[in-house]
Amino acid sequence: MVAGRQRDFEIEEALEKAMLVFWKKGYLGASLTDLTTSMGINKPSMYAAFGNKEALFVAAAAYYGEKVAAPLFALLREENKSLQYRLKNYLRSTAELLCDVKTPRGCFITVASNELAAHSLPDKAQNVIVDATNCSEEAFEQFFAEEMNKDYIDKNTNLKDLTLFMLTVLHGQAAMARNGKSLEQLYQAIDFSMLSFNEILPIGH
Amino acid sequence: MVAGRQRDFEIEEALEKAMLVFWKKGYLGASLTDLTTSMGINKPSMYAAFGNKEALFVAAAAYYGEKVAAPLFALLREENKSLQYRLKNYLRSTAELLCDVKTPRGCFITVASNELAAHSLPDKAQNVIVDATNCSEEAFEQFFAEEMNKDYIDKNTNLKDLTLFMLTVLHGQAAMARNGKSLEQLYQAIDFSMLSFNEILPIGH
DNA sequence: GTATATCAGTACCGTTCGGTACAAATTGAT
DNA sequence: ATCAATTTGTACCGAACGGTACTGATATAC
Repeated sequence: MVAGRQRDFEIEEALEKAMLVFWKKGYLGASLTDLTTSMGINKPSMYAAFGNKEALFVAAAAYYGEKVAAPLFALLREENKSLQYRLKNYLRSTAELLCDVKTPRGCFITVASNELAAHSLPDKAQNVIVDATNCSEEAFEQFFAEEMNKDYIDKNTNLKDLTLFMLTVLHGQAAMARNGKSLEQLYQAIDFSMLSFNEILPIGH
Repeated sequence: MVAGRQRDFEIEEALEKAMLVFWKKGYLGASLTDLTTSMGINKPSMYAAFGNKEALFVAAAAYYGEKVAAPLFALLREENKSLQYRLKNYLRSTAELLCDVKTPRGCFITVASNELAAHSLPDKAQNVIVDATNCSEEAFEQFFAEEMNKDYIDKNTNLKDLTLFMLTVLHGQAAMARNGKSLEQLYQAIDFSMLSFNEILPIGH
């Protein structure tokens, strides 16, 4: 082990706290004071551990993707469940996250995307959000393609359009949650959305 | 006429420019330098005409509601058109605005709502966004109630849920537009959404 | 025990933020 | 022509921003 005083905080714990601050306040709205206070460390410690605000944001976005978004997406590939069930289950679980009292309302990526379009993000922060957005879109397209190959989706369905609708519903849910709508209200909107999804399932789903 | 030097800019023109800046950058992201540069005036002129940044934002939000949102909403009450036509026409016209090259991508209110949830807005700015959100929700509910009374909506439909779905689609569209999706892509997502709306129309629409 | 490497905390840097004091310029009223 | 009222542009204010130099504390290596 290398000499020197030991770090007296956990990198991952600090990163999670930072993620929560960015999630709630966005990049611009999260000041270094907000961040380091939540992380329970001082500014020089943050700079030593993560580099700067931008690098901290990049790490927080990656952490969000890995620990929050990916586990949800995995629900779509649950085995021995109908596509209809999986879609609804995924949407409802996502809604539960968006309304979870343990995390900020809404979606980290959606909040950042609004700042992205405003050109309020520095280069690398911009890239990580663009990548995450493209990546999730491709993942949905890939997923729907697989389902169509398994004959769980009507062959006449345009998969890109289906993906766009899915993204629209997800972003819409995120906005509704951010606006303070209850989980029950999000559930109701999901039930309505399922009427559209049901139309692309083969007859007798 | 009262004595004194005349103002050499138009209040409404300056307000429109300010609205566009807030629309693109949000409240936090729009600095006084951004605003006054776009408005073509100096800071003291802005303060004399509008009060301060917060009051300018409030005026800009009201201007957006009056000049942008309200005319779109009026499409829902176009006469001698089926509800299905009006819904689709409203959604498509909204999409056209969200993607219009003459204005920033997305929706002024949606951008501000993200900052609202982050507690990044001062009191009066917060109020105007909350009011606009509540107001539009009530307007949709009122509209759907009227349509149901005219037997254009199935009596079994829960109007609050229908409103929530409409808001979800609208916010979703705003997010997609903000993320750079093309108008054609938004149209496709609207077509998918219409599958849900069609289910609440009486048989034979 | 001493030297060395790393971390924590304070105190500061230059810049930008929202906001304003003040003087010059421009107008209408008398 | 003079005064009073209003706007404009410059130059500035205190506060907060992201970021860092530096001192002191704490650990390992020898």
